Amino acid sequence: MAKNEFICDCEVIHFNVVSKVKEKMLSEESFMRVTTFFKVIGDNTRFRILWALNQNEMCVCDIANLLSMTKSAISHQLSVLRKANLVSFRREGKTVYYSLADEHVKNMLDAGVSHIHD
Amino acid sequence: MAKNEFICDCEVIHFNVVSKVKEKMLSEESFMRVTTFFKVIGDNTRFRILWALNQNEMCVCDIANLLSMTKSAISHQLSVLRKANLVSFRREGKTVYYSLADEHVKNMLDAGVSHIHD
DNA sequence: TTGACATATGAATGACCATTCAACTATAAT
DNA sequence: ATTATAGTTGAATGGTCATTCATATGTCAA
Repeated sequence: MAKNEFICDCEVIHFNVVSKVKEKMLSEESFMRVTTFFKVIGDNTRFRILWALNQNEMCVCDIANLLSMTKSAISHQLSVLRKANLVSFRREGKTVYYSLADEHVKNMLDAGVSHIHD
Repeated sequence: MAKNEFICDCEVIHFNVVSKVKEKMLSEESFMRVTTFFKVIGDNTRFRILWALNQNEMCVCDIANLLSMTKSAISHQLSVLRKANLVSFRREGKTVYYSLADEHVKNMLDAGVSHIHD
């Protein structure tokens, strides 16, 4: 790796540190996937939906009532959660029941909450 | 709790479920704090900064070079990370060295990365 | 005390995105 | 078939925020 590989508005101060760290960086795709994941659960409405679903399977109307929001707003956010594979759902007649996709999601919610309770 | 406590554009379908879940919801402040935390680490630039600092303490110039960004952009994001207590720093002459605030932050980064590697 | 460099910061800009609104599909009951 | 309710979805809007630009501060060397 040549020094001029670094392009920004200043000189590298600690070349060996930057070189070493650069090797430990992940692929841009990995960074995108992980930050997208955190971004999805980093929205107040979406987090509360997930938190609610962690307590019990719920339909769209129930979630809307719980959070005092419109069905449309909830449905839009559920679609974001679906695309991120954080929720699963089943239809029963007119009603669609949503639940958490897996334990992994639940663990992340809990980890976040325990983080702020230090 | 009365049924008309729920105000939205539809009827509650499963009253007991909503009631039960409502009791398990956290305070609005708790939700704000946890979602703010996830939002902070859910930005690509900030996550990459944290990931780099997890490998080694670094100064602003080094981070700017590593990520091919301006010192100003990095400094702004470091200020966000400082306010969120995710990084600590020490000054040595003209140079300011940043590092991860604690193990807890590191664990969360790792948890996120292992989540996407399923 | 002047210059050089590392970093910080305020204001402006542009992109992204949560919610709203309106229209739509799906299912069931009469 | 018609009506009613649950849910979805596309477009528009308004607010948030990452980056840029210009400027300021802090530290050191000459």
